[in-house]
Amino acid sequence: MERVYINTISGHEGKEVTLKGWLYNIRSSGKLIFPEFRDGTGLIQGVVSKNEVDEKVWNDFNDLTQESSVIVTGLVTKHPKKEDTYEIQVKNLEIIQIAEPYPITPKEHGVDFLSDRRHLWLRSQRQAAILRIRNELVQSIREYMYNNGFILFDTPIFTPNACEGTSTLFATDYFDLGKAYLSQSGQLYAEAGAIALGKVYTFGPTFRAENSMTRRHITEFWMMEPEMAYYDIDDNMDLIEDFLEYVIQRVLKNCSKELKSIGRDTSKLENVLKPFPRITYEEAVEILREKDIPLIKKTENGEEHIRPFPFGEDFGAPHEEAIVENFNKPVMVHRWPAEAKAFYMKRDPKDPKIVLGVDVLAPEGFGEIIGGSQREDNLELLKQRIIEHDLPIEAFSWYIDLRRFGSVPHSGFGLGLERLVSWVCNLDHIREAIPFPRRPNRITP
RNA sequence: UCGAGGAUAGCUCAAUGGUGGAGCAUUCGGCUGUUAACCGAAGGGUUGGGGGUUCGAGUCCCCCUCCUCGAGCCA
Repeated sequence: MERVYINTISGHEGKEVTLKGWLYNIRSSGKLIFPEFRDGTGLIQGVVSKNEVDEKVWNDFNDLTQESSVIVTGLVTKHPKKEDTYEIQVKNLEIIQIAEPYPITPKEHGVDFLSDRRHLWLRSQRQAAILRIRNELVQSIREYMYNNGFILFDTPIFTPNACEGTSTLFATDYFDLGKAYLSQSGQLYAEAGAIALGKVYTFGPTFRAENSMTRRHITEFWMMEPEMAYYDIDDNMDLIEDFLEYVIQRVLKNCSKELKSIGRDTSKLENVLKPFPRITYEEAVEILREKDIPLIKKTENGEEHIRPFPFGEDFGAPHEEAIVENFNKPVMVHRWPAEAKAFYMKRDPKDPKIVLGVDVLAPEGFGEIIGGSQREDNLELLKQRIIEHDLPIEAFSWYIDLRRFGSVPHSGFGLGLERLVSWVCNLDHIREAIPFPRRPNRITP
């Protein structure tokens, strides 16, 4: 008997096949049982008729519990009521294991209950669909990079110091060498790679020990960071645009079934085509002033609302939202005030208070999915910035070397994978975008 | 870290300071086209922990623990 997967079942109509999987749900009606099977590729309903199977098979079905592992054999037929749906007329059943009472029922559950059982929650159709979409996104990112001449350049996870110095780092003991920190970005190393290989990208886990308890943050997440020699900020934005269009259009094409099953309105994603709006920070501030969105500052006795929005301040969630709602595509906000950004960003030659950085804000309130910049390539200016930011200059000696030996203009950006997944899937919370999320208050399972 | 809300059956939630309930899940019974199937029955509780007010506390007050949402930080 041929073993088939549920997602290819339509090609086996009228044939007897074997499915290896699990019991997803079961309903019965007197002398008929409707078991629903899953096998990791999809769901299919079985039909068991008491008059047409051995008594043992009938009795075995009555013993089955949710998530019991089973191998079933039967005839593939069209569903009598539903279009494009198939059923299996069960003839035989082999029980691999009777599952203990399964905690996740077809009814509603709270997020904490499900998170405690993440290892089981992953079996639900919605979670499985999200992870298939994640897989497609990762694959398309890698293919875009490969097809466009980027070299995969893996950067270390144990690092001796902070990349930007601002974010909190996870510390570990590293033999006799003192503390090592888990990487919060591969960028500085990728810059060395870009000078060596032209165009590179790093794609790996990153760690931020920030106590951020929002729907957009996890402490361990995957980041893809391309870095390109002889790219200025505008080349960088051209790349971001081309890259995002490719990835989104491809996931729409290859994951239409999964996107539909999680109820994603794909019309908003279909719109993600070049060109994307590019606005300067200054223009973004104009939008905020027109909409009368204030800067909210915390003071000793509550908060202070400052309007009009002052030039030079960084944006918070309400500001990003107000800017994004003017457009129906990702928005690239570029040329930021220097004090709001990292030390390695190159200053705008036209205005030393401005850096050549770019943030990409996703539509529908998903916030910053990409942050990038042209890097400071001048030896003296870079040293000066490191000192200004109060960073230990010895630790950056190898990084500074890149400006001593054949320095060139170069740029890059960082893409947060889980934020991309959240946006594509329209998730309420980033915790569903990764198999086992790590948050400040959760490290299990 | 700050602000707001919450913790009651295995799960999701009700309960005016006065005998703690329902749906689902589980067990048993019924039903030949069910779709979070349906119908009937049964079992299931130290109301997160500690203290206080009261004749009487799931309910009011204080402390603690944990969770959720929002803010900040960022991808």
